[in-house]
This record gives sequence, C-alpha cells and structure tokens, in this order.
Amino acid sequence: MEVRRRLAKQGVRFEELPREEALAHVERWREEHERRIGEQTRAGGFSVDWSRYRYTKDAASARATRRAFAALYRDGLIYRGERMVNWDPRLRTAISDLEVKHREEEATLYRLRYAWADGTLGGIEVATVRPETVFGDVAVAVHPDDERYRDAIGRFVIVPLAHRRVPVIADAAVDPAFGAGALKITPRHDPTDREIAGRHPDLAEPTEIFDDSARLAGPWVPREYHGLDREAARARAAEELEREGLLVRSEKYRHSVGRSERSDAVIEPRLSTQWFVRMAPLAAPVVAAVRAGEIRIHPDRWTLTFFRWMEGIQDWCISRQVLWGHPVPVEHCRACGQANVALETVTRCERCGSTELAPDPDVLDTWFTSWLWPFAALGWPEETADLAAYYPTDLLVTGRDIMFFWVARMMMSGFRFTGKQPFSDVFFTGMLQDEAGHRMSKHLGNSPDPLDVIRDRGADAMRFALVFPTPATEDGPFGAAALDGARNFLTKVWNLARFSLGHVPAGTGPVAAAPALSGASALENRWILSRYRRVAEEVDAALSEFEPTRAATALHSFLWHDLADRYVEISKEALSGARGEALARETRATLLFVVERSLRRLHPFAPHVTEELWHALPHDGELLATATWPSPAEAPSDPAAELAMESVLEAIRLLRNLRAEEGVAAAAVTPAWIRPSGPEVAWVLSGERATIARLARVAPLELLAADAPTPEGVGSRVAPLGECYLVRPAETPAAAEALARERQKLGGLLAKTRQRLADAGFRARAPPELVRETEEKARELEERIRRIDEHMKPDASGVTST
RNA sequence: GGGCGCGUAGUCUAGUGGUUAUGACGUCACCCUGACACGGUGAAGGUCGCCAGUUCGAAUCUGGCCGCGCCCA
Repeated sequence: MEVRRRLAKQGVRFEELPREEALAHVERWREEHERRIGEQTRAGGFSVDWSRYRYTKDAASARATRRAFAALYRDGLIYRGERMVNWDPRLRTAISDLEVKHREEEATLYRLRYAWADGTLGGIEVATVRPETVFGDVAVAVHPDDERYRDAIGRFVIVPLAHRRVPVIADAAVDPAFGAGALKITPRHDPTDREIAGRHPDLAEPTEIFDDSARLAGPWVPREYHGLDREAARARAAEELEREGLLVRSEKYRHSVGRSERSDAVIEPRLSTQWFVRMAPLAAPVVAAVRAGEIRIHPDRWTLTFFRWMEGIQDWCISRQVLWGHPVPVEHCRACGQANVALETVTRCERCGSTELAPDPDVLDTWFTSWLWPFAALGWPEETADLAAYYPTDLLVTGRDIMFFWVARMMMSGFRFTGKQPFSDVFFTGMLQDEAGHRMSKHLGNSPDPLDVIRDRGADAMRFALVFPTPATEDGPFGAAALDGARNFLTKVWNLARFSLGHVPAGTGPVAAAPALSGASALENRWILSRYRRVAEEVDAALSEFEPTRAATALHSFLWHDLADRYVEISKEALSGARGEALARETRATLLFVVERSLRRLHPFAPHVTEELWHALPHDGELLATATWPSPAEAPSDPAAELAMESVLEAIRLLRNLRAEEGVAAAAVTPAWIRPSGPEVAWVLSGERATIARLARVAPLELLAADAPTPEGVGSRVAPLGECYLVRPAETPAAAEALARERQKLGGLLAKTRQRLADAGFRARAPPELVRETEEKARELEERIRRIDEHMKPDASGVTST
C-alpha cells in the first residue's frame, strides 16, 4: 500500500507496471525500511542478537512456510474452496476477516417495489442500501410467520431494472421488523443471502455481477451498467428506479460498513475460490494451555478477550491475489485437476503422472509466514542447535493490536508444528497516542520517527517515556511532555552521579558490599540504605510481575526525591568532613553504594546513561549491561531509622512552610523553636537538631519542654509532630490565613471522627483496635485544635500586644 | 447488534472495605544556595461520572443510568 501511494504521487499506477518492475519497487521499499528499522533498533539501545537476524522472505523462511503448508494440507487442515470472502476491490485480492474494519457510516436506505409477475397490481416492498445489486437477485425472502406475506410465499415478482422473474420464499432468518419485512436475496454478494439461498436449492444459480475491481459486469447486468463502479451504479439505479416509479422512497440510514484495513476500500463480499486453514482444531490446545496457566497473558484482563476470539474462531483465508509474497506451494495438474503440494519442485502429477502442471496463481497471507516465527527463526524445520537451545522461548512483548493477527496464531502454530507452546508469557503494550489523544498510525502520519526523538531527547529519554508516567500497558499520550519529563529525570540522575563522583577519593575500589553500619552511624545513612532496600525489592517485584511502570515509578521517586533532594542535601555536611573523618568516610561509602546499585537497577530503562556513569564510578567488569543484578538484601532493612527520618523531614517541612508563610526571605536565617508532642519525637529531633536547622535555614533551633513558655513575637504552626515557632520579620496575612485554613480542615476531620465514634454500630462491629485508634485520633485532633485556637486569639503568643 | 473495559484535581495516573486519596506534568509564589534553573523550596487545586443498594463504615463491593474507548459481527 505504501509503495502504491508513493508511486501514485508520481502519477504511476502500481497495477499497470510490468510485474518485474512492480516487484523491484516493492523490493527497494523493503530494503529502505529494513535499513531504517535496523537503525532505529540500534539507536534505541535494544539488546538484539544481530547474528541471528532473519527476514521472513528469505530462503529458510520460504522452506518453513512450504513445510507448514504441506503439513496442514496433509492433515486436512488446509482446503481450497469457493467461499464467501472479503474482497478488496482496490487491491484486487481476498483478505482475512481480521483485516476488515467495521465502522458506522451514513448511507441511504432505498425502498424498492418488486412488482407481481402475474401483472396483479402492487407488489412487495424491499429495503436495501445497495440497489445496484438487484442484478444479482434470485429471490425475495420473507419471514414464514409474517402475516403480511402469508399469501405471497410461492408467488413470483419481477426484479426491478433486471426484469427477471424470481420467487418469493420464506426463511426464518429474515427480520420482519427491518424495512417492510422483505429481503432481496443476492447470494453472491451477501453472506446472509448466501446462507438463505443455500436452504432453497431450487433457486436459480446466480452469476457474478462485479469484476475484480467491483465494477458491474456479467451476463445478468444490462450493457449500460457495465464498467460502472458501485457508487456510480447505485446512483444510476436509484435514478432509473425513480423514473420507473419503483422507488417507493429513500431515507438516511446509519449502518456498519466493512472497509479494508490496508486500502480503506469498502469490502465487497464475494464468492471466490481461495485457500483456507481450519482453525478450530488448531485453537483447542492453545485455549487449554492458557486456561491451565501454561501461557500467561499480561495484563491478564486481555485473557478474556483472547478466549472470546479463540472460541468463536473462523477459518482463515490465507490466499492473496497480490504480487508480493510466498507463493501457494501447489502445482495444479492440467490433466486430472489434482493439487500437488510442493515441498520442492514438482515435475509430474502425483496422481496421474502428467507433466502438464500449472502453479497456483496465488500467494500466501504474510501472517502465514509470521505465525511460524518463534521456531522458524531458529531454523525449523531443520532440527538446529538453536532450536534445541532457545525453543520454547519465554517472553513475547508486543502490541495489543496484533493479538489475533500474530500472537494467537503463533501459539496455534507452536503447538501444531513443535508440540510445544512458543512462549510462556505474553506482555501486551498499549497503543501510543499523540498529545491530542489520537492513536498513532501510519495513516494519520502522527507517529514521530524514533531517530528524530533520539536525536532531540536521547534514546534513554525515549525508552523511559514509554513506561513513565503513562503505564506501558495503557493507551496513552507519547509526546513532548513525557519526553521532557524523562530527559529531565535522566539529567537529574546524571548530575546526581556527577556530585557523587566528586566524593569518591582516588583509589576507591569497586563497590563490593553495603557499608557496615553501627549504632554510632548517622541516621541519614541508615535511612537511605533501608530506603534503597525497600525500593530494590519493589523494583524486583514489579518486574517479575510484568509491571515495568511500577518499577520505573519507584526508581524515579527514589532517585529524585529520596536520594537527590533529601539524602544528598542532608549529607553535604558530613561529606565536607565537618562532622569528623569517620562519618565522612561512612557517608561517602553509603552514597557510592546507593548510587552505584541504583544505576544498576535503572539500567534496563536507561542503558546508555547508566552505562556511561557506571564506567566513571569505581567498577568491576566490562559492562554494566552484563553485570549482575544485585540482591536487595545487600542493604539492611531499618524501619526504626525510616520512622525517625520521617519526623526529621516533617520538622524541616514545617519550618520551611512557616518561613514561607511568615515571609522570611529565602536567604535569611532566623531563630526557631519546636515543642515536640512527645518524648520519642523529642529524642529524635534533639539528635538531628543540626540537620534540621541547616536544611530549614534556622538558627538557633531550640527544643522546648512541654511546659516551657512560648517565645514572643513568633509565628507558629501546629502539627502531629508538635508546635513550631519562628521569629517573624513582619506581619503577614498569609500566616493567619494558613492557620485558619488548618483550623477549618481539622475541625471537619474532628467532626467526622466524632460522628463515627458516636455510632453505636461502629463501636459494636468495627475491630476494637480500630475503635481505639479512632478515639486516639479524636483526642489528638482536639489537642491540636485547642492549640491553634490559642494561637489565633489576638492576645496570645504575642501575635499582637494590647 | 453482541462482548469487554474504563470514568479519581486542567491533563495523565496510584489506590480492590477504615488513608488528612498517591505521584507526575501543568499552574501560582519565592529562590541562579559551590551536582543539577532540564533545578530547589513552598503553595493552590478533587462532591473519586450520576442514582440506588450491601455494610457500623464505600473511590474500593452489587445493580441501574449517563459518558467514553476497544474488540467482534
């Protein structure tokens, strides 16, 4: 189709080119794309075994394709026959059901009168959107129980325009509610009509009324209609019907129209001789394997869709009337008609010995080769070492749009030809959309060239943007916003590593293990190691559960917020040596460990950046790409440190918040006080007083006893942690507003909590522990509100003096 | 027409019975502090589509409705 379009731009019609020239155009196009896709794959940093590069139209693929065809034919699973197929009149080939896309479209519903053949007045009214097909009519059908037509059954009518006499027949498939309840029967161009005609063997054998391009033709079609396409013929028929008074009326009508996925031409259902694969026997073992959990589909919600299709599977039309493709490997005997299936070249008919053989004119659907991929790419049907070593494979990652075209069929062929499942897990990605929310497609031309994306933002940014923030399994926007976010994140990682490198003393060896911490170790070091372990576990769990986005999200949040924003800022003091050489050493080791191990875990998402950084750090081995995946258990889990650090971070946040509200200049350092809400908090805060003061830019920072008087001339904040006070430079309404907002929020919460406690049902049925917790929460809220009220009183805390 | 799925701040998104509803982008304010302005700090922003039901308690479970998407005919 692409070649066709390109040639059309130069004013050349593909169909009119000599065969060899047309093939050369396709081949040239193929080579260009092969090269481009190769470049894209390399630039994207995909770990591909190029030594096993294969093309589905090379000699080995041809051999596999022939072999598969022959085996299925021998087993009676391939047959040739005249069936109703989807005919693409633009490409002039049959296509499979999957290549037909149905869409609601606007049309005109014509009501035609079929006059009685015996000359009686009146007739039968038939509704159709395709009046041009009257030439192929062989009957008019009504529902057997339809009162209106009881007497009509068995009588004859005259087909309008065609002037042929056809019977009125009864068939239960007719919908009495549609139109006037009578259906024209055109067996060669409508699957339902064909079924109905099949049940009435005495009807005339219809002739074809369209040629390959769906232009009217054939003995039943009047001369003046010959050569008209469907649209033109329809217009002409409507006009002529109107003139003859046979058009009762016409109305607007929406109905579903099938179009060719490739050419967008309206499909013409057409009776034609094609090759088919019987699918039901092939589907059975696949359904069983998926049901038994031997093949798993991720995300598993698609399993249902998969089953539905598999269980209603139709035979697959595999022959195509196009130039490009593997030929149907059959030689037809001119003498006896035998179809000789050819694994190699056949010279005489296997039945009658005649040497008068004609090759089958058709080629195979490209999927008939692709469905063999998992084993054919490894050398099947030869019993190669690769096949023994790598088959069955484990994971297939692909787009959901080819679930049926490719994935389901690979499973079927796998069981059929190798007796084994081709893979154990299938991961379906969503379909990318542009930023306006339109699905990316060649047709819309809204998909960026990966090479452009890589040039602008980098291959790693492209990769990361594919999994973050929109889940890889969902349809979602892929554009500047996601790419910028990914690039910014990777820049952050780059700078983080650069900072860490500045603290690696010369001669530092590779990171063999997590630094051994002791009771004297810094809280931030215990904390970040414990956080790293948690995140490493989360990443591993997410990956093993086929949730790459969960893993990427965990790494994003850890590297940026925990490691860069918090840990690095807190550790700068220790790294400077200001807190002693022992602590500096421990902190350097911790930083290096966490950064190095995080890079390893980020590597699959951003191979280039992490590889580059890893080489700059002390390391062991040739490549990060082939380095081991470290165990999360290298780092100690330390819940106490995590809990304590939460209080420290909360204190910093409260003080910063207070600064902003009170209008303290960003660069100013101001005295502050914290009155902790309890002894545990007090203990933690006193240990980390210097850190809190430094990050919140306050000094001096004093901890107040519960009963100590409140300092004067300060702004304040009440939180679960305790109360914070800060010297304010000037009156700001922002602080008062913030306090009022907080008071209101807590008031609402308290009301809700009290209401719950007042509910007898809650006390009776909720777990006792929950009741206790709720009571505790109510008390805490009351206390906080009381304190806020105290602060809000104009004469309290020296806010204003009277 | 049948089936499947989804509706959570402007946008994307986490969250399968008790949370002060998660995060990212965007927005606003302040800040070029010696890794990073592709940055830092703080803030604002949500009747978890609507209506019933189950439950002591629902974003979460059930039913109906509305809207959207996909697959199949």
